[in-house]
Order: sequence, then structure tokens, then C-alpha cells
Amino acid sequence: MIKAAPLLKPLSKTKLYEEIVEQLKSRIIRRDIGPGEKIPTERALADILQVNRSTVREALRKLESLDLVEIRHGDGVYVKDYLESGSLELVHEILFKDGLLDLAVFQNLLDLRRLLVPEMAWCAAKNRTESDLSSLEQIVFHSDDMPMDKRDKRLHHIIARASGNVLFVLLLNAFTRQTDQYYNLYFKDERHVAASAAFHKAIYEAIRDRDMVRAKQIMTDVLKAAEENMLKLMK
Amino acid sequence: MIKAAPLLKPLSKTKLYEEIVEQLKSRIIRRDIGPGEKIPTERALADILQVNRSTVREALRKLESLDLVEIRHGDGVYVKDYLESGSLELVHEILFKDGLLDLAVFQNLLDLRRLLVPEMAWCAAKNRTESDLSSLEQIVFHSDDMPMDKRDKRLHHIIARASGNVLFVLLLNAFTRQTDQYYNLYFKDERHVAASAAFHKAIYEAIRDRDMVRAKQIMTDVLKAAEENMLKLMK
DNA sequence: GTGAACCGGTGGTCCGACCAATATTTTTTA
DNA sequence: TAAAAAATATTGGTCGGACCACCGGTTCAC
Repeated sequence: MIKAAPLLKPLSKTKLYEEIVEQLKSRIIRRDIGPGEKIPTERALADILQVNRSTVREALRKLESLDLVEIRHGDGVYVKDYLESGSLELVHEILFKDGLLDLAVFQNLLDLRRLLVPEMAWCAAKNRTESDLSSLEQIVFHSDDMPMDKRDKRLHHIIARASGNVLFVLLLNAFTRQTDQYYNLYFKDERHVAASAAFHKAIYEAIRDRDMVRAKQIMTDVLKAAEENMLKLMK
Repeated sequence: MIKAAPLLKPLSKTKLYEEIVEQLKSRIIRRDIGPGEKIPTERALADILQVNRSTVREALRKLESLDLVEIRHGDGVYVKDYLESGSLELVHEILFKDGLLDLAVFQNLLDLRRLLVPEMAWCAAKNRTESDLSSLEQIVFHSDDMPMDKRDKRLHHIIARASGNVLFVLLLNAFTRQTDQYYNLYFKDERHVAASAAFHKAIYEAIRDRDMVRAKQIMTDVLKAAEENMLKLMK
């Protein structure tokens, strides 16, 4: 039932510019290079890293779009304070500062999820359309072939859409990116799979019946249980 | 007291690659180019837009980091479904689809803010350190020279930090980017300035006293009032 | 039929040049 | 002498053209 998880990473045939991004991103997040500080010029970086200037530029573009640096024409490249301007895109870096998972930040993530996702379910129960409902039905009752991690992810996505608030969808995407890698692991336990299947049915019914309070309550309970299991798993 | 607002944009001497980003981003968000579709090759784009391929590449990098396109080596560039993978960075584009403010999405933004920010205040009242408190004091009582829009923004930022949840900070940043442009306008009304000053003192006291419930309540009320005023202003 | 070699097209990287904006220094000027 | 203006140096922005690495489809040998 559960598909074998390809726990191995794609064995990164990393692109050069990505390596540069990683190096700089990491140093900025860990405050090796402080906010306001000027980093070497494109030409200098190219020289240091032994790559072409174009490659450096592509890396800097990426860092700029992450709001980690500010590029000033004719002047130079300056490090920004990501706490002042950074976006959710940085969660991953902050979560894994120094390669190890930062448990405090992970807890932050869970806290926020516990605030948002139940509310999302509430809204979904309130605003769901017939079309949303049939999407839900499809995933809950007619997707036995799909591994549970994907089903669960998909279910949340549909609920987010059904909430009628597009921002929930975008936020959920941000969360998903972080938790994806643990889902496989989590659903290796057959009990978790069974529990999720039950949960899917329950939340489906609540949303179908437009029972906002129940939908929210179910979601709250599920998250709580899942968090406990997950933390147990990580110890 | 209120600084004259430079409502005019910096009169963008737009960089070329940015123009390309804007064009493509807009077309993707408005579904001119559907998810899964392949866009012209870098060389073709360079030819069409009459720019150098490097310039096109920098633009594509940006779109890639927005999760709007997927670049496949040896294959091509494909449009992604931003609802499936997009991040909060896209809020701005979605908010201003077709150049006009999408009121439904704007309402979504307000709804989400009303969920998050009061909770943030609650956490701040719970977790604030002495250092946070003195930062607050500074901004509430000793920053008369600072225009109210900046003070208000700063206050929220400090509260976010004080919450002890770094994700609140990043989320708030995302919101702020959207609402910044309206703040000037909002604080042109002397009554709003006075109201905010009173609010600042009230929330400061609640956080100082570690009164979580009151802090949350104050924030809820303020947001409600501000929303009403803002919607009035927009009509 | 099937697998291997091939080939065309695409993104990835490189080089070296020049343009455009900014910062710094030098010169001019009041 | 100090402020203003002009020249210069530095840095990011754009250019063009070349070659490499990877992917997909085609062809060909078996």
C-alpha cells in the first residue's frame, strides 16, 4: 500500500550558480556576513570562486529575490537583514541553520500551522462549492492507489482552495515545502495511515455538511495528534 | 507632524531584466500562459525581446525563484501552476491582477491578518523579554520625530519579534510589503494618527503587563477599526 | 522488436568587451 | 578656503558569440 520512499536525495548534480547561492545564503543567514555589510564585487567573487561573472550574477539575482541582498548599480552588493524584509521562502534556511534542524524554529512552524490550518478548515466548511466537494470526494474515496502522503497533501490543498482565501493556498505551499520530507517517514507507520484515512472521511463529512465548528475541531485534533507522533518519531 | 508622502514611485529606470520579469509574470498570473505550457527558448525570447540571452536568463532565474516556471536543462522552460507551488511572494501580483486591485483578494489579505496579528500580540505578551519591552518603549514614547506610518510599522515588527516566533516576523514582512503603499494615505487623516498613538500606548501596556488576553483583544479591535476606515477610504 | 548510437535543440557556463550608474578624487571657482 | 564642478575609478548592467552538458527523438544495427 505504502510506496517505497526514495529517501535518497536526487544526488545533486548541482548547478554552479546554485552552489554559490547556497554558500552565500548560508553565510548570511548565520550572520557570518552581517546586515549592511558589503560583499565582494561580482568580478571579485568570480575570481575567488573561479567561475564566470555571469554565473555569479545569476546567483546574486536569486539572493536578491530572496531579499537577502540589495544590489546597487555602480556601488556594490549589500547584505540585508532578513528579519526586516525576508519572506517565508527563508523558512527552510532558518529551519536548517548549520545543517541541523533547529527545534525551536520547528516548534514555531508547528505553532503557526496549528493556528492557520484549523481556521482554513473552518472557512472551507463555510465556503466550499460543489466542485470543491467532489474534488474532496475523489481524493477521500477514490484514490486508493495514491500513497497516503500524497493523498494527505492533496487533501489539504483542496481544503485550502475551498476556503475561498487564496492566501491560505500560498501559505500552505510554504508549509508543505518544509514538511514534505518528513511525510514519507511519518506514513511508514501503518497506524498513521489508518488514522489519516479516518481523518479524511471525518473532515470530508464536516465540510460536506458545512459544519464549520466541527471541521475546525477535527483539524485541531488531528494536528495535535500528528505533532505528538512526529515529535516522538524525531527523538 | 505627518511627513509629506512621496506618493510617486521612484520613476523606475527599470532594468531590462526586470521588465521581462514583469511581462512574463503578469502573463502567467493571468493565465495567458497556462500551467504546463512551454515558453519560448532563451534564444527565442532574446530574439523576440531584442535583448541579450544573458538578460533573458536573469529574468528566468527570477521567475524560477518565484516558482512560476520550471527550467529543465536540455529541455526548456515550463510554466508552473502557482496555486500548486507558489509562495506568498506572489500576493502582490495576485492582488493587482490587471493593474486593478482585486477586492476579493484584498479581503482575503485582511481576513488573514485579522487571524494572525492578534495571535502574534498574544504571543508577544507571553514571551516578550525586557529587551523587547524597551524597544517598544522607545518606539511608543520616544519617537515623536518619526512619521506615524513608520512608527506603526516598526511597532508591529517589534511585536512580531517579541512573539518568539520568527515565522510571525517573516509573515508580517509579507503583509507589510502589500500595505505599505496605503499607510501614507491612511495616516494623512489626523484622527487616524491620534488613534494610533493611543493604540500604541495601550498595546504597550498590555504587553508590559504580560496580559495576553488584553493584548490580543486590543489588536483585534484596532484591526477591525482600521479595516473599516480603510475600506471607507477606498470607496 | 529492441537496444545502442547518433543528432539536433535546449539550458549552463565561459570569455571579453562596452555601457550606465555611482563613488571618489581632482580641479576649478567664488 | 570652502563649495561647486569636472574628471576618474569602480561597480553593476548589457552585449555577442562561443562551447559544454543534458534531453528527446531518430536512426540504425542486431
